[in-house]
Amino acid sequence: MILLDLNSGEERPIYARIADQLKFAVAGGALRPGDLAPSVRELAKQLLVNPNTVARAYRDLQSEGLFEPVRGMGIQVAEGAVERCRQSRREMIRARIRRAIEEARESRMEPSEIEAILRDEWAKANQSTNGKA
Amino acid sequence: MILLDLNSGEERPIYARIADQLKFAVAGGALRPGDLAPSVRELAKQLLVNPNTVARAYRDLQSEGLFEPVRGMGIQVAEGAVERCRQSRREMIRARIRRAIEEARESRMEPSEIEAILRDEWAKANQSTNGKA
Amino acid sequence: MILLDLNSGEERPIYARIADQLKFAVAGGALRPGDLAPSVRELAKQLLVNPNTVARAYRDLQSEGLFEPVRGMGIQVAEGAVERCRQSRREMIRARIRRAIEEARESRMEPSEIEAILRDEWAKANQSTNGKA
Amino acid sequence: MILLDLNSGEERPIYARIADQLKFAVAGGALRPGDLAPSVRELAKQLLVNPNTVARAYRDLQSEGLFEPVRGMGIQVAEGAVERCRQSRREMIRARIRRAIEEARESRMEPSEIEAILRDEWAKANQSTNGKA
DNA sequence: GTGGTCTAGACCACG
DNA sequence: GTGGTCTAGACCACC
Repeated sequence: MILLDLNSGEERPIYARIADQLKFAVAGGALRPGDLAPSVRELAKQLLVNPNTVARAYRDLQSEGLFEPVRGMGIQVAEGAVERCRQSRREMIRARIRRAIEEARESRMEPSEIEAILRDEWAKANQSTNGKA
Repeated sequence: MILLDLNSGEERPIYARIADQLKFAVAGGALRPGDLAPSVRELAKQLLVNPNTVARAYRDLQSEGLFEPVRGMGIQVAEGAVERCRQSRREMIRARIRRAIEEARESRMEPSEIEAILRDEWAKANQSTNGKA
Repeated sequence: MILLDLNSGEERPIYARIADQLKFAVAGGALRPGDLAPSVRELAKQLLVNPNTVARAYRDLQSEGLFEPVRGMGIQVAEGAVERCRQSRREMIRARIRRAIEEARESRMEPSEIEAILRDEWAKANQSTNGKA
Repeated sequence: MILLDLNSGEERPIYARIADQLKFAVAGGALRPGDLAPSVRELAKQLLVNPNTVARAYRDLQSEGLFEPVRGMGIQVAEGAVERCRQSRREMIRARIRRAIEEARESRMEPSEIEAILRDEWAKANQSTNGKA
């Protein structure tokens, strides 16, 4: 598994970032329905994190129905997980962008300036990704 | 006063959102340098929030040098505050949009889909505002 | 822990004095980068002060970048804190002495008398410390 | 009267600084026992300050016995005021310097560094004053 | 256990 | 009236 990028610098809770990484793995096809996810202990050791924290991530994912425990085996990616991961992601992204634009307008930022930021960030994101690819 | 939209839906602490709103008010020209900002007690009553929470917002703004207390009189918008508030607002909006795009890419959302969301939300925001105007 | 001398006699707010003492502890080597500082609740109990007051001190120190919270663990001395605390201590002491001398001169106290006080107090301080050692 | 240097930049209450200026005027001989001090209204107008604030200063000075009201005339410098102003000043200065040195030692600042600050500030104070004279 | 947020209410200094 | 400090105690998220 290529789960990484944790450590520090962000402000979101560790367990939430772990859960996100696992969702990404599902949405991107690295983990497929029926696959066994890495065990709590193994993942905790790999990420240098308290096992409780990893357990919390899996607990949340299970309560969302994206993963399910298999007796004696571990934790499995659930059946309909792929599409649901993508769907929930899409909505989250859309909501954030809408909210950012709303606040910009409410605070009377110049429309041209808002649009410039949108174009600029979109361009930057493509540049850096193309660079990697 | 134009301060509102608090209450629910967000996850940031109340005092931080109040501070943001005050920054926006300065950036947008609703509060100008030398003006007295709404008093702690008044704003607390208006927002249905504890005065300490409002005081905390003002305290943070003071430590950034954007507002300054005037003994016995109230809290004043500082001299160079306008440009700094605009700068801060710009960075805040930009950071949010960047983060949203980053996460979209990390979860391997299709670039075309991300771009569609950006265009779509920007168009919607302009429609609704034009509708009002 | 070496934190004490609070209680009475001074006029600065309690939280500011606590913050100063913590800076001094770092400057003097009693707390080193990476160390966990005493917990809010523990320090509050020890100083017979409300936990909120201690928390405020730590909050201010964090906004200066001298301490940083570690999720679920406590509050840590930041990396570059030692030199910055020494710097801050130096300026604090220097400012106080400068202010005392300024006021003495403004009130037209005889220069020879001011100088006598400075020498006298410095001598006394050394005597009492040597006596202890 | 040459009372000035108020305005802003300091943190002590305005009324206390006014009271200090008046004490300095007495200690330095500008106001002598039996002289009438400037009236509350006149001084308030001159300093662009609320009359209540000036009144508070005089009230404090009266409760220290340094000034005394004269029916129908105004406020007078009291008899023994000169020596008492000098005396109280001397003690205040001495106490501040002692406290500054104490704290420096308690925080394990190098004695040589403390001494350097004392010499340095004393030298600076003399330079700037000689420059004026 | 840890820190962080929020509420409620008291008291003080200042103008 | 204003802001600032402090206390008391509740609740939350995180490890």
